Amino acid sequence: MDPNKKKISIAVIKRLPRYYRYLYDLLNMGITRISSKELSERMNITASQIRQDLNCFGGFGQQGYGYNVESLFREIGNILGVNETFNAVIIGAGNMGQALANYGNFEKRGFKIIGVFDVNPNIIGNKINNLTVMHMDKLDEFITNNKVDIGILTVPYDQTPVVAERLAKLGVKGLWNFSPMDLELNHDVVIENVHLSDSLMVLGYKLKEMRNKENKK
Amino acid sequence: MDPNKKKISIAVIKRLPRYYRYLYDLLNMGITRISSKELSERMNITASQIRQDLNCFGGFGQQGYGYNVESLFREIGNILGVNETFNAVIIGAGNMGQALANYGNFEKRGFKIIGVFDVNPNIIGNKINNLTVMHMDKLDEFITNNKVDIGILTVPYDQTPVVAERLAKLGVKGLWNFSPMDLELNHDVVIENVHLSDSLMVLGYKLKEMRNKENKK
DNA sequence: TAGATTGTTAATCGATTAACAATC
DNA sequence: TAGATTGTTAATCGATTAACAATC
Repeated sequence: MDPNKKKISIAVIKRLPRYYRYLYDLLNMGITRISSKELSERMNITASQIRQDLNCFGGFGQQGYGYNVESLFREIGNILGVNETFNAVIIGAGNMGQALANYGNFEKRGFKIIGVFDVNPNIIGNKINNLTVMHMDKLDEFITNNKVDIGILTVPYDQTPVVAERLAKLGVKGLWNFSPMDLELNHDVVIENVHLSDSLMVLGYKLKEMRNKENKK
Repeated sequence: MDPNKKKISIAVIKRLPRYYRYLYDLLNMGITRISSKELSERMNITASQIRQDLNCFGGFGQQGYGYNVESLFREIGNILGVNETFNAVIIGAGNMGQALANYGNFEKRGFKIIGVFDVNPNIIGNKINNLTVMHMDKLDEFITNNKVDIGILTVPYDQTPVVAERLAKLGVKGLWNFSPMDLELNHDVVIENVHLSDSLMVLGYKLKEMRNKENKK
């Protein structure tokens, strides 16, 4: 590894999509330049943090001027890889799987769903957003014949580790996991866990906290 | 505010649902006691962090013994409020709204969906998981007549701030926002943003990073 | 040139980890 | 009692914020 290039922390990476969204909005508003100060006010973070974050990847700004919205938008897009295409398969065509398959916005960001799989005979053969739900038996063949970068896991709890292992063995390098289970494989596989019920429970906690505060008044 | 009780950081809160899940699994495995060391190995975090986290809320353990799985599970559940009931309405019965309405697991954690709303005449009147989709015109009346704690926002981008404001004005204190937009209201409203495309973009970044590493070898 | 704002170094803050006395 | 493991304080680490020289 390049010893000069110090590792960029995950905290920074997680902020990039947010910058990207704000810049997209600015672009649509016809705003062509923005200073870190102005952006910091809109985003409710410090200007210092913005400059630190961006300078992890290079000097995108210009002293005395600020940042060009369009070029900064493009740069962050490049860092995030929105111009590359990532092919994904959805495993599990239940409620969540179907919702994700039907959601068109991912494609705009370079994520293309090219296959949907399930084991339920009542679902197999159904069309979801122009894709025919296939039986899991066809998974190996499909992945062998198609470049699949990402597996989207919307399977029942107990199936999650099994399917994850299977995908990893087939060479799928990225997993987007919707099961309430933390996936961690030792292989060279990157994982993003989306724990909806965790998020909901945090909301519940915050609500309780607020109620307590109200009652104390 | 109580000055003795120092504020518990959001980082700690966010780990609680994860502890809760692991303890639930341990309970199902018939394991009755666990030390922070053992749990740390399972969860891949430090034992020190576990003890620090838990001691934000009280001494749940016993020296020389460790933690009783069942009682720790119950304690964390109490902190998170799984025994309280939170009533929620879903605004936007599109793909995501329907998926969330159909997902039964939230109810187990005390979150009950009692109403689903939309503006699309083709959807209104449909049954989703025993709930009839209502027109947004009925929202005010519904919230006035029912205790609604949480608004689940699965509406299109441009509708998000409008609906959020409307819910806040009607006295809904918690918002679970699925729009790719950061909601922040000044009112006494707590918000959890779920940004699926942000998460996907982070996965894309990680994938790109891994590819680069592979190529360097 | 003067003013503005970056890039970057230094200071601060908070979160994580280590250590160990207390105690079951 | 001896061994184990907590609760808690202290040390470390990393991330955020502040400050300012560089420069457009």
